[in-house]
Amino acid sequence: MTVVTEPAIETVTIDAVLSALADPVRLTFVRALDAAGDWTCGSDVLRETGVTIGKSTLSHHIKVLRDAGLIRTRVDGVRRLVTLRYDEVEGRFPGLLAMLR
Amino acid sequence: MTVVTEPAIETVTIDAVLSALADPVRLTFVRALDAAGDWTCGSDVLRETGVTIGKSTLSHHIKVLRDAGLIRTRVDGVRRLVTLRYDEVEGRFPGLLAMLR
DNA sequence: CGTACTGTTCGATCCAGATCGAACAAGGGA
DNA sequence: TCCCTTGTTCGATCTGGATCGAACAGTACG
Repeated sequence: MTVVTEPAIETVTIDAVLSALADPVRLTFVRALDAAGDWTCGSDVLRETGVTIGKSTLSHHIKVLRDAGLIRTRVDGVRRLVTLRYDEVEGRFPGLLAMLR
Repeated sequence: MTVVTEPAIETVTIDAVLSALADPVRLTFVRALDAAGDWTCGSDVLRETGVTIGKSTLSHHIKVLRDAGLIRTRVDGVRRLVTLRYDEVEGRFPGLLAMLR
């Protein structure tokens, strides 16, 4: 539990990425993380985006984005910090993240 | 009915495109149309991709892709020919179609 | 004209996934 | 040691969208 892993970027498929980005809530999160450009606390993402969902739903979306290979999670005490895997995603799917802005 | 219109490329949003491409059947169709590179009959798309769905479902997917701005439909007698709006989509979302291959 | 073929539309069904709440885990601070 | 906060997990619920079949529309062809 204390370690949160994400898939290697080579194993990330565009199919999974598209499925992950098809949800409006997750798309909002990715845009916010892109704008933040830094490690961000999960609850801060909610606050900054104004999205109102339960914390279990937030946890679900974070997991989907992580499993799709788009974000990375780091444990920081009681918090989970997340960040967009910008360089890796850009390297694998050039231009994708720019399209979302 | 005899005229089938698609949205102007400037009005196409990445959100709608992502939603359209999130479905595996539609993703298969887009890849097939990309490979074909030409006007293709709807039933031919089914035959070439090996996808087995009813014709009403096919009609639904074609409409979703058209409304999302990804394909264009042309009436040819009793048939409806479809084609990928390659140049326009490439112009609006550079690199997107290449990611799907 | 009638038949065959392609596709649309409509209503119904079904299901994957979004959502929630409760219970639980774990760390930080008084 | 409590208690508060953050987040996960699990079960249940709900809903949007994929799917189908039947009916219909339009065209080509005999």
